[in-house]
Amino acid sequence: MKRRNTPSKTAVLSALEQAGTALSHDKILASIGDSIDRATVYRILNRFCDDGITHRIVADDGKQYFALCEGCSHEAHAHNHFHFRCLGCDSVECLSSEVTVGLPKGYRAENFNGVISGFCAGCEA
Amino acid sequence: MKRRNTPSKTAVLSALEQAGTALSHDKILASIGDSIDRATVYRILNRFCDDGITHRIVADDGKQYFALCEGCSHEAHAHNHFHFRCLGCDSVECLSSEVTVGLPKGYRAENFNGVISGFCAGCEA
DNA sequence: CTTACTATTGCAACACTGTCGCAACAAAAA
DNA sequence: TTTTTGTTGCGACAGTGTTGCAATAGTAAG
Ligand SMILES: [Mn+2]
Ligand SMILES: [Mn+2]
Ligand SMILES: [Zn+2]
Ligand SMILES: [Zn+2]
Repeated sequence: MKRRNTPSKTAVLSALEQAGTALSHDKILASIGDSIDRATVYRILNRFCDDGITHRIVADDGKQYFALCEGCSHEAHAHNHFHFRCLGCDSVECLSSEVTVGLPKGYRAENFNGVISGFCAGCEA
Repeated sequence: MKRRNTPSKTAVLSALEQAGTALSHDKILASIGDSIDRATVYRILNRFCDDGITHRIVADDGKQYFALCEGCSHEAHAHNHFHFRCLGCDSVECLSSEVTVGLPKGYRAENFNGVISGFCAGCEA
């Protein structure tokens, strides 16, 4: 399935690059300006995840957030890091340190999803 | 706000005790048998969380799971542990080891939510 | 440039999860 | 038993994410 370049795809990618942090669907949609259909944004982001361009975070608000992959080789992705969701400014950012978790014998991990919510330095004041 | 004992409350609690693992709303509802209204189960579980009887896990399927608190004093709860969600048998269990995550300076954590999904020993075969 | 192929889009409809208001009900205390 | 008020059932609702389908528009071949 060969990918095509479209204005929608470019717009979503730009929004993510410009933000620098993880974004939810609605934030992306707001950033773009409603010129693109909701379902299209969902599909673009799912495609990005399939292609290893972004990784998906399911936060403790039940919503999905998307962050550009950085420092991931195309073959070996490492996403065993936590994310911080600020309850004040509603931002989600990747925390740098990678984590390893011991699993019971015979268990195989497929996906890591770590989110800590609280207040960032700016909102703590 | 004083709590009352009702058949519904008892039924939900029994379901959790009997399961031994974390349960989602629909699993609880199925376990009870649809005699109780959906909204009631939601409210009972929210009450349990408020009262420190259960803790809430938001898994990477976007759904909420509830597990009885064990080894938590009523004042000091420690829920900095991961949970494992099996993609095969759709069970969610608490992993024993508690985790500490370093946050950037000035950040304050309010909630920890760690989920690893994959395949448990039984479903790995 | 033109054509053919098909990935992508927009729209509507849908499934699902979780919440809330309100009147009726029932647990607990008086 | 009566009173109080926490709890329930029902319906409606908001939000998130997915999917089917016809129309559109990248892309590469001719
Ligand atoms: Mn990556
Ligand atoms: Mn606890
Ligand atoms: Zn903040
Ligand atoms: Zn399993």
